[in-house]
Amino acid sequence: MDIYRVLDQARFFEGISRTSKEALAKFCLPYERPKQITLFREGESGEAMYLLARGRVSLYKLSPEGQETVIKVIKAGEVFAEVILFEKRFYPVTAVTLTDILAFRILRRDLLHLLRQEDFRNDFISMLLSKQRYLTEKIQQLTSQDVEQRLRSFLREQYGERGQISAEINKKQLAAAIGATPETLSRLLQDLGRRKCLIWKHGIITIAPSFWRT
Amino acid sequence: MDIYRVLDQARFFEGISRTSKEALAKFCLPYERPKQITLFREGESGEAMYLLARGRVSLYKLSPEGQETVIKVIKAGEVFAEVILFEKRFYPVTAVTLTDILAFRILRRDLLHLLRQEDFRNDFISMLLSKQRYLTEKIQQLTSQDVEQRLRSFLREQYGERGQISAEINKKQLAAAIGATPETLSRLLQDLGRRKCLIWKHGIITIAPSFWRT
DNA sequence: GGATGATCTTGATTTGAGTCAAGAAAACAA
DNA sequence: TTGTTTTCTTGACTCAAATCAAGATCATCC
Repeated sequence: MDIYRVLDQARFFEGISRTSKEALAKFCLPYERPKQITLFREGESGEAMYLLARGRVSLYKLSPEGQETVIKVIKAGEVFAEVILFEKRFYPVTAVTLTDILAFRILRRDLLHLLRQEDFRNDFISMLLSKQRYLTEKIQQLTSQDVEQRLRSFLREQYGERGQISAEINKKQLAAAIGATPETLSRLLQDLGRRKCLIWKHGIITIAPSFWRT
Repeated sequence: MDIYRVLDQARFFEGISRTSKEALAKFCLPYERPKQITLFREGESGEAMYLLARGRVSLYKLSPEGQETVIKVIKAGEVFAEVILFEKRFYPVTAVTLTDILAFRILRRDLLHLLRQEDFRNDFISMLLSKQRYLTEKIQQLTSQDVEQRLRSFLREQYGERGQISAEINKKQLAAAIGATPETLSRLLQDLGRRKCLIWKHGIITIAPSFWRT
């Protein structure tokens, strides 16, 4: 896959200048992995930031009791693990591939070098700010929305308001992603099926327009 | 109050160079407000970032149903509302003073100017990264800790593991800050009192060392 | 002071989602 | 194909915290 095409579609680098993009491309190290692979673990120290070109990656934290809390599911075009850039060089989350992925790794020293370019830097900061907004919203969602609404938010965020989605992840993973147990998701799906809002069959999710309302 | 002293103690600007600090000080507009005042509302567009010098400010989001979710309680030395820096110029949260405050406002155009200085810029990015870590942890706390643990985390974060704290905020506000209802907090405090862990009387919170363990 | 309104407490009840346990279905391997 | 393992479903039960409803306490202001 062509790095430039990826960079062109990457929402992170949308407004970036041609020159910056070319500079960035030079430092991108292709990184392909199958699904269900741990890229890094919480607490490990790291050297690289990732730009995801294809597939999905789940970022989660593990509580002392072993409960996992998904922080964000990364989709193509998004960046992750940028927090290791400065002093705190250990990852605050664990990253696991949900699907086969293609990513680009950018090493810290290269990134620091890139940040000297003004337009790149502005895009980088603005990516950080939008992540902050995302996490802020996520906090609200977790405390004030029930499981059905969280499912809706998740699907909208990941796929948009589509009528048909091919589920690349399994139900256990989806349950974790919306902060629920598999049992709860199973019951919810059964209920949505009865209400003819959403049907999940053979890895295809079919959604009635009514589901997106409310 | 002297701006330099504030900047010296501000954890945000810890490693910052003398020259950067002086440059920053030039742009700081003193801003004093009594308690229970709304500084800005979610959705409003804004021009300024804030550096809090004294007091506490609660940042929260309001759900469509009117439920408020506290995202973070800002304490002296911290920065907030920096998200309005680039494209998205509207505040994603509402900010209300919990106590009388002294803050400094830094206008966007001045901040953009300051970001041209390398050491300032690095401190700024590193502040954003640590906020991301904070929010990430907060998400985990909300989903995997019960109310008692969240109270403990909150008090530790805001005051450190002290034996005596003078509560500057009321119980309703504290309840909101830990994502619980006033009723639940009231019952928890009663229980902690019975267990001789924590007593809240006349605005003074007395805490036994045993409370901090576990 | 007394009146008013907010904050706080207490009790009774509800509820959304988790837990536990046992099967069913699907995926995978030999 | 059969056996094995994992995922998924279903039912019964539990539980932490929310909600609802009174009171109680405290603060404020004529």
